Amino acid sequence: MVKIDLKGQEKEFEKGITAAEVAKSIGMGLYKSACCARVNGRVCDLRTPIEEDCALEILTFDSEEGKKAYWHTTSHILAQAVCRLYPGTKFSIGPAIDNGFYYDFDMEKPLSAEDLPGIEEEIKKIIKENIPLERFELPPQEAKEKMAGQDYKQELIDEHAGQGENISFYSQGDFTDLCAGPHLMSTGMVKAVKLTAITGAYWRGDATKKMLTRVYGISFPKQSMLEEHLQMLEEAKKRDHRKLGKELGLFMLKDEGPGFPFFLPKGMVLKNTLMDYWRQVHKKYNYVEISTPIMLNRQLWERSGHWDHYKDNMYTTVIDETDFAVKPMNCPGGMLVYASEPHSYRDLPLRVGEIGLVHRHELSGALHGLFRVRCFNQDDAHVFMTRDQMQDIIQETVRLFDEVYSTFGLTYTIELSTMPEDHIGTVEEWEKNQDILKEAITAMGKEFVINEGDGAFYGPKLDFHIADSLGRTWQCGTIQLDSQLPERFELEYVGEDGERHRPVMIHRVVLGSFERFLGVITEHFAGAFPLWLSPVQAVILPIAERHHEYAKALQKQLDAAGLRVECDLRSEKTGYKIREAQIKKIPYMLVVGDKEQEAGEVSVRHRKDGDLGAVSIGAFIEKARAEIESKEIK
RNA sequence: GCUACUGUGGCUCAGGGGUAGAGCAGCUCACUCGUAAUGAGCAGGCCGUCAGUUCGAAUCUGACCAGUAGCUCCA
Repeated sequence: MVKIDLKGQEKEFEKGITAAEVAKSIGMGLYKSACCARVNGRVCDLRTPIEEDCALEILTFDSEEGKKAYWHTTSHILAQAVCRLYPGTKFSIGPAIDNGFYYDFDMEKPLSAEDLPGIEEEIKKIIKENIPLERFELPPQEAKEKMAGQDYKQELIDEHAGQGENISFYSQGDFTDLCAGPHLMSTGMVKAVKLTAITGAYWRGDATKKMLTRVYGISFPKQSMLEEHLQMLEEAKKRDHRKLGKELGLFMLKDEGPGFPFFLPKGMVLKNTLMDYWRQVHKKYNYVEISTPIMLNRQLWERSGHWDHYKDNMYTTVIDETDFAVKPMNCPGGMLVYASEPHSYRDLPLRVGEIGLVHRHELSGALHGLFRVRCFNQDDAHVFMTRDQMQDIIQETVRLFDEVYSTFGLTYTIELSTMPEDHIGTVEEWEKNQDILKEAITAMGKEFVINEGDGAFYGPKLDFHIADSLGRTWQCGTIQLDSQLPERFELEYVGEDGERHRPVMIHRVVLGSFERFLGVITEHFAGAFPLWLSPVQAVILPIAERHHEYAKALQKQLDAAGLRVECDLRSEKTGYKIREAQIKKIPYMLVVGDKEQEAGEVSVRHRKDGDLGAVSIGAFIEKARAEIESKEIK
C-alpha cells in the first residue's frame, strides 16, 4: 500500500496504482477532465504508476501544466494527421507553447494554407477514433532503428544518448513519436481544434539551418471555449496600434522610409507629453540631461567595441575621407561627456539622461509598426557610480521603473539576460555583475526568469517585458550593468583617498523608446488615452448655428486654461457629432445649445461614463485639471 | 535576411484578359437639429513598381518594392 496526499487529504491505495485510477476513485468528472498529474511537485503522466508515498495533484485544462499536456497531445495528433495524409514527411519537434501548439515538418512539397482544412478533417477523425496513447522507453541504439529515416529524430536521439539516457516514446495507433511527455490518455479527450497559421521556422532556431514548415494550432475541451478564444483574438486586433495609429491620426509609415515612422500632429502631442512626463520623473530622481551628436567617427565606435560587434546594424558614411557612423546607441557619446572633465567621488552617483535619436538597420522582416523600427528616441540614461553604490542604484532604478509603469497601469515580467557568446570582458567579471543584478531584485522581492546568453555584448542586463494586446511581450525597460566601457574610455574619479579609481556604470531605459512605448500604451488603452495624454481632451459640439459664437468663445476660454480642445462647427446633427467624437476616443464632449448659452454652462458627456449633465465652465475646467494632475486612468 | 501570403480612390473592401465599382470620409446645396450615422448632388483611381506573354493586362508570368504572420535578430 502507498499513502497518497491529495491536497492535504491522505488516502491509502494499492502500490503501483496509476494517477488516472486515483483520479477515477475521486470522481468520474475529474477522471474525464484530467490531463496530467503532479507527483511530489513533478509534472508527469496520468499513466505513471505510483510506487511510494507521495503528494499527488490531478491537473486539468484549468491549470497551466494541464493545458500544456492537452496542447502537446494535440500537436501529436496533428503530426499523425500529416503522417497519414502526406507519407514521406520528416518530423522534427512539436511542443505546446503559451497559446496552443505547433509542429515542424520537413516535406518534399511544403504545405500551404489551403491544406489546413483537410488536415483538420483528419485530426477530427483521429479524435473520433479515440486512440489510446502509450508510453515506452528504448535504449538509444534501438531508438535510432525505430526512427530510421527520420533525420531530425536521429539528431535528437544522438543528443539524448550523449547524456546516457533511455529514450522515451509515445505512440498512438499508427503514429509513434519520440517525446518526454506528459500526454493525455487518449486522442478522444481533445474536443475543439483549430489550425491557426502556417509559417516557416528554422530547424533548431538556427538561421543557417534548413527552414521547415511550421503549423500552429490551438485546442480546447469545449467548442465554446475555442469560439471565445477566436473572439478574443478579433478584439485584440481592434486594439492593434498600427490600426489605431492610422484611425486616430497618430503616425504613419511610408514606402519611402521603411521602419522610419512619421509622427502626425496628434501623435506628436502624445510623444511630447510623454517626454515632458519623462523629464519630470527624472528630475525628481536627480538626473541631469544631455544631448550627444547623432553621428560620430569610426575611431570612437572602434573604441567602444560597436564597430566590431554591431557594425552590421549601423548606418555608416564617409565624410572628408573618414568613416562615420550614425549612432545606434548613445553610450559612447555619454562616455565622452563624462571623460571631458575630472570627477570626484562626491559627484557620484552621477545620473545622466539623454533622449537620444538612434538608428539601427534592423532586418526588413523584423519591422513591426512602432514596436520595431529603424530609428527611435531612446529614453536613455547612464549612471556612473562606485562599486559599493551599485546595489542602491539598481534598486533605485527599479523603483523609478515601478513608478513610471504604474502611472500607466502596466504590468511587467523581468528577465535576467546573461553572457552571450559574442562578448567583451572576463567570465569572472560577468558572473560578478550577474550576481549583483540578481541580489538587487531578489532583495526587492521581485521575481525573474533567466534568459541565458542574451545579455548585451558589454554586460548582463535586467529586461522588463510588457505584453501587447495579443499577449506578445515587448522589452521596454532594461538595466544593463557595464564595467567594460568605463575601462575602454579610461573613465576615472578621484576617491576619498586622493587616488584615481575606475567608476562602474549602468545603461538604462524605462520606456525602451518613446516609439515602442507609445505603441504599447496605444494598445493598452485601446486608443482611449487618459485625459493627461489625450491629443484632444475635449470637443465642443454646438447644436445649431446660432450657438457657434458661444462655442468659439468657450474654446478660447478652455485653450487659455491649458486644455487641448476642438470645436465641431459642421452643420450635422448632435448624434452624428457625438458618434464621431466617440470613434476618435475624445474623453470629453461638451454639448452647447440654448440652455447652456443662457446659463454660461456646458453639458458634459464622457466617452465612457456618458451624459454627466450641465456644469459651469469654471467647474468643468477645475474637474479636467484635477483629472490631468492626478493622471487618472478612466 | 528566410518561409508563406497580401498590395484596387484618404479609409474599409468587391471585381477580375476587352481599358474600373460600393460604403465611409471629402466638397456643394438643403435642413438648424439636444447625446453613437438627415437627405440630395459633385469630385476623386496610370488597380504597388518594372519587365514579359497577348491583337489587347488592373486581371496571366517573372523580378523588384512595401506590408502581414512566423522564424532569426532586437529598445
